Amino acid sequence: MDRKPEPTLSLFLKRLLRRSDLNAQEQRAILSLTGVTHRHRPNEDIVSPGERVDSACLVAKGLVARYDQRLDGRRQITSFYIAGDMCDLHSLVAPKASWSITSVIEATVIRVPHTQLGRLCVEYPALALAFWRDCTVDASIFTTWEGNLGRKSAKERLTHLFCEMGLRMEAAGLGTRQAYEFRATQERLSEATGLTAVHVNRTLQHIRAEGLVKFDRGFVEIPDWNALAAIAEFDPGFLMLDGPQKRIIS
Amino acid sequence: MDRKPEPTLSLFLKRLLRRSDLNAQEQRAILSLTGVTHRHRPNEDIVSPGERVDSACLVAKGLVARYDQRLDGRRQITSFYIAGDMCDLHSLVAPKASWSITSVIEATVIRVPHTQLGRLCVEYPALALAFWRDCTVDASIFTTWEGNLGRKSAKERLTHLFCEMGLRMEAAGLGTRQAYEFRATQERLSEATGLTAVHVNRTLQHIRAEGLVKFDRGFVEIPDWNALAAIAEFDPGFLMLDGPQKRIIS
DNA sequence: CGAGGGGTTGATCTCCTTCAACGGAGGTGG
DNA sequence: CCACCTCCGTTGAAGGAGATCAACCCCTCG
Repeated sequence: MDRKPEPTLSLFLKRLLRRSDLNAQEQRAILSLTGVTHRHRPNEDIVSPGERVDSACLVAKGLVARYDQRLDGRRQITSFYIAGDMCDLHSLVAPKASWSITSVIEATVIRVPHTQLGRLCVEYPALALAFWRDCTVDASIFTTWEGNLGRKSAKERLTHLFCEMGLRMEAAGLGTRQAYEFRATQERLSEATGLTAVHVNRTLQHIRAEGLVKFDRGFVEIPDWNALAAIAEFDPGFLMLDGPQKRIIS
Repeated sequence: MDRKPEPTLSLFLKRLLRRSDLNAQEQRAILSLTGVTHRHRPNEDIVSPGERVDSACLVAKGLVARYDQRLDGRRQITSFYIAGDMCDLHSLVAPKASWSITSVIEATVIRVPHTQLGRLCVEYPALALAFWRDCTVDASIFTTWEGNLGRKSAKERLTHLFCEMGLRMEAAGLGTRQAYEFRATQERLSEATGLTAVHVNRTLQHIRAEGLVKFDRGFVEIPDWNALAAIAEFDPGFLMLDGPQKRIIS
């Protein structure tokens, strides 16, 4: 239990400020949020389909994923979430889960009550818009992944993922685009890219052999990021990282 | 130019009311929206990446798609939109497009200015939440498609699409789940399912031969919808069609 | 020291792609 | 009213990216 999880809220606020212009009062409101802190071992389900949730999951530490599962157990990870990400902020407006949230590695998650988030939306319309905008970034990642899954090769999908996570880690202050921690197993990578673990393994070897990406023990190194982005056909626009939008409202 | 596009706004309102509880005043506010009406031939780009839009596209008639395109021209349709759908409502909070919107067949689109939508969000916080919730439904469709693209066979992807469009048509009052108009070419179907047009053709023949779906001249008929849903592993939860959520706010 | 999880490898299979051609329906113009 | 064109659906043959199945290795941890 952590009543004032300041450092993580700062990360979350930083994430919001990257896309939304918030005044001092609104920023204080974000920092005043509270929630219950939970620690999770790797591969623990945090939210499951059918569940009706009354709080949103703010990632404080570790790596978290949203996924869909088939009846035979095969999974599709639909997005990864890192520290400072509110991985199911959308549950505020859609509390009945049709998705799953899981810890990829040991993770600390702060459950922020919907009541608090809802109150902020009413009191500060700019925050409602900021939250909505944050969810729009997620949606943008989803459509980009649709493109990857539907129209790209194994090599392109993996390199695209390494580019995306690099930029997001850098934006969150958790590394640089060319060197960051990403402790996903090849199994998880396969679930994110729609491949099998075996084929991820072979493709990673291929990518490594070309010197494009070092991926070892959960650390990613990218000697030439721009070259990798070219191979992945990576266009960073979908991450909406180029500064906050002007305020729609007074 | 159509200053009071009533019938389409009613459809849009109906769509919102299916997920959000809105009072009389809020409903009137929606119906009072105005916009410029545009007619599009098939396969016309309505919004292109890089563009900064200042209005959202409300589909009045026809079939519209959002898609991403690779450098070589290959496309991935990320979602379809039918009459009553505001296909880029999210552009209100993210006006710089990283996506494309195109007409699949002849389509009529009403461009509703962001200024009007933004004003409604501030004046009626419940509408801001309703808009956000509407976008969340879209996002939910995106993640479901990620699952389809990453983990399902050609047959499953196509049958899933027919199930989804059936339910959406029915919800919009544009047909029934087992008989509706869907004038997409096999080429468009292939762009939506991440396949080639040739393989869509063969798979459709297979599905037709089994009597699962009749798809001819843009009309879909599904003799046994539940059987089809079982094959597609279709779970309707992601469409959030089971009634409006309780008001978060007064 | 044994168990288990994750990474690696090889052989084989198959679903889907690719390329190329043809047919039919509808629209248009001479 | 027919000739032509174009778009869309269809078919065949061949090839390839990735799946599948089954080992085996290594490291970590209890």
